[in-house]
Amino acid sequence: MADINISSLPDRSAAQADQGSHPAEPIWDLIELLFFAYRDFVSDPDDVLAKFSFGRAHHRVLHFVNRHPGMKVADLLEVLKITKQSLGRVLKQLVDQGYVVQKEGENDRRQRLLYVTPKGEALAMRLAGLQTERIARALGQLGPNAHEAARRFLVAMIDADGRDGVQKLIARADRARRPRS
Amino acid sequence: MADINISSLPDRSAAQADQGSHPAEPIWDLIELLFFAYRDFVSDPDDVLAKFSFGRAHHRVLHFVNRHPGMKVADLLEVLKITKQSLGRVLKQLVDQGYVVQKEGENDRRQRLLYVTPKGEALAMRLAGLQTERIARALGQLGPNAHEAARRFLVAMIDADGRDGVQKLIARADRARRPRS
DNA sequence: ATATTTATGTCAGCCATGTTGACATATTTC
DNA sequence: GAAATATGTCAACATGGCTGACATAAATAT
Repeated sequence: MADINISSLPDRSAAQADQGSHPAEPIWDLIELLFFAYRDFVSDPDDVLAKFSFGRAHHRVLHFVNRHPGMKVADLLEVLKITKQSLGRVLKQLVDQGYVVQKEGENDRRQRLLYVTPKGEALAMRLAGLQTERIARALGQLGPNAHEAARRFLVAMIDADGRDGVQKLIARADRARRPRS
Repeated sequence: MADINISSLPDRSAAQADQGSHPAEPIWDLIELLFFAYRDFVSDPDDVLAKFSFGRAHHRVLHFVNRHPGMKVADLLEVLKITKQSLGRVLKQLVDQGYVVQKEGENDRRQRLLYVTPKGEALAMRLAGLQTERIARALGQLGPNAHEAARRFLVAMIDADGRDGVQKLIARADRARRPRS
């Protein structure tokens, strides 16, 4: 209930074709909805993290290390788009407190490959569980192809040059988790 | 091109029905895509804002004041979910530099209703334009009902108790902008 | 009419997390 | 052996959250 308010408005999205003339009307609804949805999306983990004296920065690191084990530090910097000094601060805490370990690369011994400990995995999965609940609840209210539609939309929103990298990242991690499906 | 990688995976989203037994597999793809999409979504405005020595906080304030003129300070606090001290800092700068003005409420003279100046509107619209370009580009790559699908998904992702408020906010602003359509 | 509540502003200080710049160390590659 | 690479670290700074305390004006309640 209550989602008739907005969804019944005509689509004047300017997506199809704004053939040159005057500046298109901003797509207000999606701009604002992205803000609100993301705000709430990150809020569930925040509460749990606070109990561990961790913040969002720790969450992001823990998430990607858990999801993509063996990541190089450089990969993580690339993904998060932050500086190594910023990463260093939170990564050090995660390592010191036993959530993440670093192993020397086998081929290249300069590399410090990142892995979660069981303790790190437990926390990462707990946080992912919260976000999954929210997403599942949302998808449950929509049609059967809502997952697919959301995925396509979000992929298309990513910078064109990063898009392939992101999709490969996800696909690779997906394969790794379920080796032969 | 390139969006076949992911979209061909089966949907094991756990949305439909996880009847109790064991913990559902996290919905990794949407969790990560939300991160990447939002990261890029806010990055375009950031570059412009930097030229004005403004940050994301200024953007959020300017956006909501532009989009919902006459907002009370209390409304803005509610929407942004930050403290009045945090808001005060950036709002003061926006007022001092002539992007936002505050008018005494007519009924309640304690209120300081917020409005953008022409200068403020120009900046707000420029930033909204950047985000609209990205969204329009994304929607353009998808089917004709992608806008609707994205809207539904994002609405469903919002906290249940805030959902109605958000939708009313958007609908109201929408009506105000195009008085009789 | 006075007391209380409400809307807003402000000061001071703290914390998390981003930044730049410089430099150190180990290892690989040329 | 020299140069490039992967990583770590120190110092300093900026932004934008936070709490707590307190101030003012206007509305509302007793």
